[in-house]
Amino acid sequence: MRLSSMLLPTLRESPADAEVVSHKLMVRAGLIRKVAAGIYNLLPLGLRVIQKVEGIVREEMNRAGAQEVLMPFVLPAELWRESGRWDVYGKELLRFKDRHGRDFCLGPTHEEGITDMVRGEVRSYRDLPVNLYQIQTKFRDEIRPRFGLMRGREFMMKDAYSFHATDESAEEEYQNMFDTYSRIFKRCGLAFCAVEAETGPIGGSFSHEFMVLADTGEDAIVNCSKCDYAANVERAEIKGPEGKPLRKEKQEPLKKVSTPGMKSVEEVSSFLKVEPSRLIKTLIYETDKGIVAALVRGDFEINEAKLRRMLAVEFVRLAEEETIEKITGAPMGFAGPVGLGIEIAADFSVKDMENGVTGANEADAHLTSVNPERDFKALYGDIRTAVEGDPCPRCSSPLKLRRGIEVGHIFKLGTKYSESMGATFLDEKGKERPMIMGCYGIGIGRTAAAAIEQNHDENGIIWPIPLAPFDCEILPVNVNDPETLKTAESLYVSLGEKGMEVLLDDRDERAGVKFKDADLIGIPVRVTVSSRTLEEGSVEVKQRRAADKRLVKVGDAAGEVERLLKND
RNA sequence: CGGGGCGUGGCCCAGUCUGGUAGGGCACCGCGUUCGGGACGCGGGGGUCGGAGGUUCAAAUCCUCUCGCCCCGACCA
Repeated sequence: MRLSSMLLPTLRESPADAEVVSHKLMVRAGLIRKVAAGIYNLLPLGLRVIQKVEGIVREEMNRAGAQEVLMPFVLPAELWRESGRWDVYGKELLRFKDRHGRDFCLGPTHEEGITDMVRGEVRSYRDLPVNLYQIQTKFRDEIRPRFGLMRGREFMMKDAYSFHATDESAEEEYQNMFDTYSRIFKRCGLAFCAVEAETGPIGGSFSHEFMVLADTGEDAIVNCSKCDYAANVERAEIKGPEGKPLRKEKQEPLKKVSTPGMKSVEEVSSFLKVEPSRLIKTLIYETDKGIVAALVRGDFEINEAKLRRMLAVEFVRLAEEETIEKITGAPMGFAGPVGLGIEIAADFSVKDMENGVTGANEADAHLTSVNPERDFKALYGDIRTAVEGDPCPRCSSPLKLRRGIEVGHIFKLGTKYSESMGATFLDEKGKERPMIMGCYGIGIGRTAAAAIEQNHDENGIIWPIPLAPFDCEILPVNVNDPETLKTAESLYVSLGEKGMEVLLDDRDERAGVKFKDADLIGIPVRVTVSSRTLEEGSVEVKQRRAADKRLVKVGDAAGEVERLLKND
């Protein structure tokens, strides 16, 4: 490709609305342009990168035995009503009506679509298992899109769905996808780790997220400092205390103190001059089985997913202000477990607390010297979010906290969709059973963005070779020098003949401009051609990620470039 | 949805407080010089100052409404 004829608008300055490096560089290097919040044009260079990611994903999925299909982007509401998600998916599902007034939505994920496809075609255990995938545009009307391609509303996703006759088969495929994903992200040149994860609104029984490690990541993950345990903080288990609680302090009598206007943990702890870890935070939740109170030590956070599991309910959400006032008899901010007439779920962290502080269920008052068991009864469980230093659930070594970008997510779904949508098959005995499903997603654009987060310097992008839009760039320093141009052109041909994707910067620009642009767009290998080195029959070869350049005879240049690309 | 901020030529921004007929840098076009790390000179094109309404002799600037974008939060009482 000749740069002179390419739409490659590079920018000297970062756009004002970009926050993270990958977003800034993607715009500056002419890969993307914003059309609306969370919605982007992919320019030629950007599309090439996306296609590289797609290529790797496609190859590995095919190798793993999955088959590519393509479902529509626009889906009828009936499918979503069947699965029950039309009502629960929320505003992220962009809904609209066609000219006849029928309800449709833009697909944010395709469990419904694929289940519908498969139930119509697959009848027998002999047709199972099957794994179908697509690489397609998705739309999720995110509350707050940000960071360029990292969290867009419209984005490219590879989503795969597998159908099985048995649990064992489903788990085998889960492992197969786990291995496939590991290969994909490794081939993309990314440092990543797989962590245990929450299943969220997709549902299902267990899942792993593939996280590219980066400080700018939106997700927090923990991993064990000793063993190989790793999990999303939302998921990470925290073991409860064993045996009888330790009693170190003398239990003081319950006391009511005045705390005018002090609602938050910070306010109460600084007002009463006690550590936040001595407070018991009381949150009132509504669930499908009624209203409950959830307790956690003041310096920890309630984890709603864990709470939902512990209570064995469909949903939990914080109660409205009105409900809180009705239940506690006090304005928001003064709830406490003592004398509260509802079910109380408490985190293990509360169990051993002594002489703690809670709201008094009365305006502007708190209770001190609150002691669990003596002053209130609760059910205990692990319902808080893990923090740095918590013990590993496997080996008890301290957990480390890190940040990551979720680029892939695999789920074992079970029969959630096949049951609600009637995707059944006949087993060997002629008995009708729901298919067991798994689903497996990769964010294509996000993977490209994550690659930049991990591979850049102050001058621009440093593409891992497998994702680079071109393998090599030829940079004739002065295209008005006939000898320089001639050599560049002949190298362009010979590198191309070796099967490399070559970018020739044949623009009549000053050298500095070309060098700056070359660094910005980050092609892995650069060949600089100039009259200066041609005098001795050489050109200069440089890797984008390395500082050193070397002079190579013109005749050896193509081989040298090939060698660098292979050995990197 | 709540809080904050920003909308001025393709991009980055000044001008707004204190109203007086729109400006710089980059990019773009022409000519010349220059030519291995974002050159220089001269000349040039391009702006409903996000939109609507209002105040005023006069509005980018003040007032009202509205749209868009960005950041923080949106569950921790």
